[in-house]
Amino acid sequence: MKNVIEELRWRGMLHDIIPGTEEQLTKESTAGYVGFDPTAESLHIGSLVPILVMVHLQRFGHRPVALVGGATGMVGDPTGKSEERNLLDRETLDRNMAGIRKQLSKFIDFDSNQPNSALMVNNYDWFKDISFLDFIRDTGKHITVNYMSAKDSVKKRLESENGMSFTEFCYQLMQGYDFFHLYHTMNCKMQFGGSDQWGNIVTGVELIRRKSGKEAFAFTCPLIKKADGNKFGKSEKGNVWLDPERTSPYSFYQFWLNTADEDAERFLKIFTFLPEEEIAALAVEHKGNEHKRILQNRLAEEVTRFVHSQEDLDFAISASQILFGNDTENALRSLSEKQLLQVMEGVPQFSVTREQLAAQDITTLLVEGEVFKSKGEARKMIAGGGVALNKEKINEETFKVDSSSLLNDKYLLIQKGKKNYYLLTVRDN
RNA sequence: GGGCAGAUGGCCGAGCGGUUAAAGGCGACAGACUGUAAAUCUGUUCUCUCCGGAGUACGAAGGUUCGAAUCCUUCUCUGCCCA
Repeated sequence: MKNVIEELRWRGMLHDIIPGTEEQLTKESTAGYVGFDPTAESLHIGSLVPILVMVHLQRFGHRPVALVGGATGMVGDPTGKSEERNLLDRETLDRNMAGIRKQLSKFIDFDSNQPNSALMVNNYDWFKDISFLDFIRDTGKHITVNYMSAKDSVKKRLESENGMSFTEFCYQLMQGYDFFHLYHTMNCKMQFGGSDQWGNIVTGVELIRRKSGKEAFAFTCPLIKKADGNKFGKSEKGNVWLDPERTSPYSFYQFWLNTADEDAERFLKIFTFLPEEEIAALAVEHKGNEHKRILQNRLAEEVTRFVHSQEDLDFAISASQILFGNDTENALRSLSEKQLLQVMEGVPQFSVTREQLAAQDITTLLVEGEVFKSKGEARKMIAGGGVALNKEKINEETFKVDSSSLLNDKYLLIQKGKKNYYLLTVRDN
């Protein structure tokens, strides 16, 4: 079989690997699973890596299995957490799991007739029937507390002030049991995940070895970091979600477009399916022409198309051109009402009557539209040159909008800073 | 249980009776430059304001004083040391 590990390796998606895994994956079609935490109703771009790995696996003839952690979610993974986690209630978990399921099925085919069609499982299904007594006798017996305590995630917490509850301590054993269960019920011989999951994954491999003498395989992917050291996956507005309701395709596209030069090539390898030679060629083209942002454009295109759709991408591109292009005052005026509203989709909007528009100065208007939370703040921003109407900067705080400057006789594009847009609609009544 | 040190604006950190809405730094926001970048430079950064001011603030509660972040008392919390 073609070597999927080789593929992941050149893409920079391989961090750690258990010896023998590469051989296994070139020998036969293998099922491999990855866990998703139901901590929110939508996945964010941090989950994109495991999703992409699943796609790669499937393309190379293996069977990807997505495990949604209905049971482990009730306990909470202590990995990387300095404090005890709050438990989510059943209802929230159910809602989150349903959301995640829906999203995953958009990226990976769970219904094909292929022998390596992807599967989705929920560990609550098997944990709900296991009694405490069964678990500590059949599973707990095989792993020593010493072994579990040696894990970084546990060690750190044992040394800390806050300590660690027994509940969270058990987490890695639960995850280990998941692997054991999948190994024996669906011949799933492999697990993968982010590099922070290494400890939990190895516990599972160890459990399988000790309990049934079988060999299990695993690898981890590096956690994505930005070159400037900041956490990947956050924009000014917070998490970047895969759900178009939470992060509009336009914002999503913008997020990728704003990738730093130093990160662009690496991200292109990780987050797109472009072949090695093509990425290398783009990188060569990019060098010396950084201002053209060849890599960023391609990255934003590919990822937006993959996560959303071609239509969403086309829209995001045209919206970006209108909002950031050079000739925008005119471009703005040339738009039809329909086009304008389309571009403004996802932009905060508010409306005022014609009388208000005529009567109130811009400062008052902006506060009423919640562009600013106080007049003082609005004034400061205007004085600092941070406010533009229809792409034209204003500098008097008492400025009144003339109705002839409205777009299509009823819209006003308000810009706070460079990237924050608001749309004001004028009502007739 | 005993001793010591400390608690200041989103964070770090000066101030140690009036001129202190509180130095400086970081972060954040905005402007210039640019590539919707980085670096750099500039401005803003407690809240409201009719831009004249007004109101809240230095762990909490009391007290001394014309006046307290600054002095006193009690309490709460944190760090270090001794048992």
